[in-house]
Amino acid sequence: MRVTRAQAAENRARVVEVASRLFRERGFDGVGVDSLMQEAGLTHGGFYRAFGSKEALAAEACAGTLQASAEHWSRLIEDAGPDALAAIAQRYLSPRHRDAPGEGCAFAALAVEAGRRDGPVRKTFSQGLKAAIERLTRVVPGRGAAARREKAIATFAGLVGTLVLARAADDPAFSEEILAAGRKAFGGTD
Amino acid sequence: MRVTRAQAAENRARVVEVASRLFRERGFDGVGVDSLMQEAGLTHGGFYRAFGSKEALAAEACAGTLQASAEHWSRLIEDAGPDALAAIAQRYLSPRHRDAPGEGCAFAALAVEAGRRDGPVRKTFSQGLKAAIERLTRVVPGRGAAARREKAIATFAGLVGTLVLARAADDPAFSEEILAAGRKAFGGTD
DNA sequence: CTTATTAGATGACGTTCGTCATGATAATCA
DNA sequence: TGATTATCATGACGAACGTCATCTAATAAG
Repeated sequence: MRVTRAQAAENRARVVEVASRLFRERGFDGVGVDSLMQEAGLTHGGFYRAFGSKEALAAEACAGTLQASAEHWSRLIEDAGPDALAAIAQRYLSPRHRDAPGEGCAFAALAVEAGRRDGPVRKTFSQGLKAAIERLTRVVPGRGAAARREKAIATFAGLVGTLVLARAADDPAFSEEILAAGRKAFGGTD
Repeated sequence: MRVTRAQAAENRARVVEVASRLFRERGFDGVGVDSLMQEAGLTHGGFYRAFGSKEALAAEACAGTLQASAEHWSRLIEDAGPDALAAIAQRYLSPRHRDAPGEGCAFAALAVEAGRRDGPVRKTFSQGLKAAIERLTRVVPGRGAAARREKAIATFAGLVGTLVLARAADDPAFSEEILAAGRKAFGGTD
């Protein structure tokens, strides 16, 4: 079967999009090429024409996820004004974000697995992390660029760690308690 | 081949021990039963007599890891005295801990994957998390039990998040910067 | 309109996965 | 000592893994 150039490009983009979601939901090792393509409405056959390998797709999907996330955060920062940090924490540590890892932060979902690798995926995450911290540095309070950057690193680590623990917690009340503590500690309010 | 009762128990314990290390190093999905038993000096055959399933082994290994970690922390807290929090952060956010995930904190290595499951592994992590926070609550400064517990949650999240990000960072200087920022923010010193 | 190109389906490859049935052998116990 | 028991090895199973060769049909190019 063959398809329009536009259709083909759209199909390819959909595969990346589906991969971005499934990887965050199930982890890199939890998603097979077969189920991935099936979820995108295709069969596994055409995969290796479009992407050279699963690793290459993972890198591409992660890069896309991180860029989309960067734009999302930048927009949120612009809209929120001076209380940007509180707004970020409020959204990041919400039950909604906790319960939708497939649409959520790539670091909370995949940074651990990315850290085990060495290759394009690891590099992508490392660069994305640098960018995220620089973005946060402009929002975080404190006197002096160095102090603000330090605080930005700790804040981002706190946000990611809180979300990870809230997702690991089995008891709903306990999970909510974790989120609330994180919002207070890293958002400055709540 | 058959072996002494003592030998058999030792073999079983060694499998759990190896599993505990390998799971933290490679993730649950990154370790097969075959390679696991091989690393323990056995073949895969006897696995299902000793453990009913890979999931059961994972739960047992995680429980052991978390308990060992709990004892380790308790000892460290007793020895450190009033500066326990600083001592914890100093050790937890050291390059040594970052570079040895197989012997390190189970939460930093496996909490994300545990959060994706539902079953004994998830429950084990959730209980271990509760215990870890209660332990930290006794160490963290602040007036009032509720405030201290809140701070303990945020501190633990900060420690875990910092370690995760430091492991994800590709650039060594960047990774060291992350660790240092975490030590300062969550240990109160450095 | 004809031809060449190519997206994607079909199907298969060698591995590895988790799981289990069976067999050999040595420790245990009568 | 002899019978029993239980541990681990051997080997195999179906399924899923990542990867690739091949085939098709319809689009893009002439």
